Amino acid sequence: MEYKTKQKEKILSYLNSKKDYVVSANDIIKDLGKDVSKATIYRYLDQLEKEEKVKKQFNKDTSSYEYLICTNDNSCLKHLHLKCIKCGKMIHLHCSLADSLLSHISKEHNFFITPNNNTLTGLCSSCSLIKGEKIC
Amino acid sequence: MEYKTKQKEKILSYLNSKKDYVVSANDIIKDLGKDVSKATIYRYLDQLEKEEKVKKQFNKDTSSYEYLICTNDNSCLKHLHLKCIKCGKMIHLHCSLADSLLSHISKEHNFFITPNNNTLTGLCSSCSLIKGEKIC
DNA sequence: TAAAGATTTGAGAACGAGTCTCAAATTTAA
DNA sequence: TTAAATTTGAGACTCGTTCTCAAATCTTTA
Repeated sequence: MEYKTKQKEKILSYLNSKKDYVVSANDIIKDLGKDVSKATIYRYLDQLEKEEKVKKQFNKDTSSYEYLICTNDNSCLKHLHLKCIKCGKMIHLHCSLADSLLSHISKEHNFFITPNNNTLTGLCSSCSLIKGEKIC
Repeated sequence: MEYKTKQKEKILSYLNSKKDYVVSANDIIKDLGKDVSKATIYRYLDQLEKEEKVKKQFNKDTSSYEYLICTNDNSCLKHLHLKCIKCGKMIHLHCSLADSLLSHISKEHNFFITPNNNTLTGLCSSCSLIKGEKIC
């Protein structure tokens, strides 16, 4: 049976306050470290990931994991994501063309993508602008 | 100016002998460690990645990076990849539907995917079979 | 082919994200 | 309120990767 604690609540509401943006364990430690220990933060993040309440992915630039609170409907496990390498924004790719690519790949390429954990990276619309002009 | 050395040649030919399969730094250390130091292996792998001769990606299961020698034409920078989480095989996704998804995402979703570094993971055709039956 | 300058190598120390340990603290049910 | 169950935190620890710098190797020049 799971017990409620102040620490877990703080971590969860922190994640909720950053909805749509990835955060690292260090971000959380930096902001909650006075109240919650490192061990608890890592422990609870792992638990949330197992419960599929949080998406965990590795960021090459920082060489560490980053976390995103999932939408309530759990559909995060079924669609692809786009992550902006500049601002960290995560976009849930609700897109029929993407969905049909997934089924095409399994049917025609005989490869079975597990959508969970699959995130494509690039630049979001705001970050692809430099002084008002597209760089892409 | 870059100097040729025995160590670099050994690392390169090792990578070439594993074409189509990802290898970790530890794989290389295990097999070449008698002849080439850890420092040189990591150093040269990073250099190869910068020169875009090698693709470097993080493997969550082993918590370490893995490397794949790129095809000569450098088209690895332009297409997506599929990686089997079971056998490590990498597949270059030459697929017009995938290409059109990339352009669709940039045009309709205003998101600019950088194909390099973007690998979707799942099970390849052989690994999705258990005793002759598909598990997907 | 020798000498000088440029680059690379290797041993091992150092780094840092993440994990582990276990006694103390907190939560819950009775 | 008590006892059992669970969670927490300080700090030691792990291990992949990076760093350091003197010694070794490579390349060019004479």
